[in-house]
Amino acid sequence: MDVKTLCLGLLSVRPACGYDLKKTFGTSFKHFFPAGYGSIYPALADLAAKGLVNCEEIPQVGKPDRKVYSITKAGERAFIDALNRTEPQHKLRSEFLAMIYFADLMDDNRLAEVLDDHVEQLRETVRYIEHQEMAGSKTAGASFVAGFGAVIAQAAAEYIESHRHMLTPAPESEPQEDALTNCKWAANG
Amino acid sequence: MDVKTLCLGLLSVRPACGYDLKKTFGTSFKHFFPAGYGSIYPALADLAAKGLVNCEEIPQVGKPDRKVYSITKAGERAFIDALNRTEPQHKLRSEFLAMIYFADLMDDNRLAEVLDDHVEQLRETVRYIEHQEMAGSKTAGASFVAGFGAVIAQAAAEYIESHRHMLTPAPESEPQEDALTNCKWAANG
DNA sequence: TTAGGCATGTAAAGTGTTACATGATTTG
DNA sequence: CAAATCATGTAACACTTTACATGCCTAA
Repeated sequence: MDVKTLCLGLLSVRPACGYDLKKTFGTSFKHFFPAGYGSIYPALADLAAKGLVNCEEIPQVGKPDRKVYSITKAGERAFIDALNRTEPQHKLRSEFLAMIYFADLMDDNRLAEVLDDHVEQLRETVRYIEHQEMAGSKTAGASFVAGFGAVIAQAAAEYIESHRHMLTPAPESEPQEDALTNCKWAANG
Repeated sequence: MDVKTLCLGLLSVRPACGYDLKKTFGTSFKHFFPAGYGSIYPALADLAAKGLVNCEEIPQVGKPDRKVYSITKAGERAFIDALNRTEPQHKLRSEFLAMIYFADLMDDNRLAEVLDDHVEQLRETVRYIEHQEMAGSKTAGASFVAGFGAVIAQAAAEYIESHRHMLTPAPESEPQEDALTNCKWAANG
């Protein structure tokens, strides 16, 4: 399932222009399937060429015509079809985790910064989803997906905070007395 | 950070051939940075051309020479440098979630199948990490990353199981009596 | 007056995925 | 006897990302 198919899906909910779709990809879809103009506009042109969507150009003053795309019957069929045929992949690509894998080669300050930033980003994601997405979700699917994002981000933030001590050799000030300090899996119930 | 840089990082741990690296990308790195031969072999050739790794060809019978790559001083510097400069992205691309977003357009059986399969896959990931990765992790970073993967997969599986009822209109047999059944965020503490 | 929102798109570069091509040895 | 493992690589294809190109309106 690519950006093109997802555009089709979003247009099955309501008509929209490329700019509108970009907003959706940049907010609701951001945490699991972000996309930019460079993918969206060609996708829309392609869908229109295949007769899966119609395009109505609405003249505007001071900006380009607003091209409002709406799904056709053929488009609806094609989307349902894609939904049933596509196998649901779920791929993470995390330079963050790759970096942490090599934490022992990193400068301590840099490591702390990377960890702090990532946790903050995750917490912001949780806040955003809980305030913006959950409130505004109309379909069950949208709510489920928003909730999923929030729960995962929350779990990730908690894991990082409760396990980051694993990554730093010693708390520098006092020499450790407790053997559990070095235990790899403490707090990993 | 691309596959090339990660190959360099893995070679900073120990010398290896392309085949060995593929195994790492397909096991330890699978849940956050998978890669295939098509990325790895060109990456190694490139690293060698830049003098960041050396290549020793070990003749074998019945199979191609084993090309064992080892990192050079320049390679070590380059990797540390990449570690400090690269900004740690963390991107999910989930056709699974995209699909679920449109759950109301899906056939009930298909939806159940997709959900079941994904949960099973997540549980398998947890099992794998706990049995294979956690036991064999040598560095703190490797352990941390393995634990992260297990915790997230676990949380995802639990979320799906406890919230999938949101996606199906009614439990078919008996008409629902409890108003909470339809509550969007039940069990979302 | 400056930043942000609205609104369209293209083109090149970068990367990864998949399929292809080969072939002996080992394990069940 | 079949399947998996070991071991190399290339080439085409697909797709996304990023930079570029344009320009008015509105709110702070």
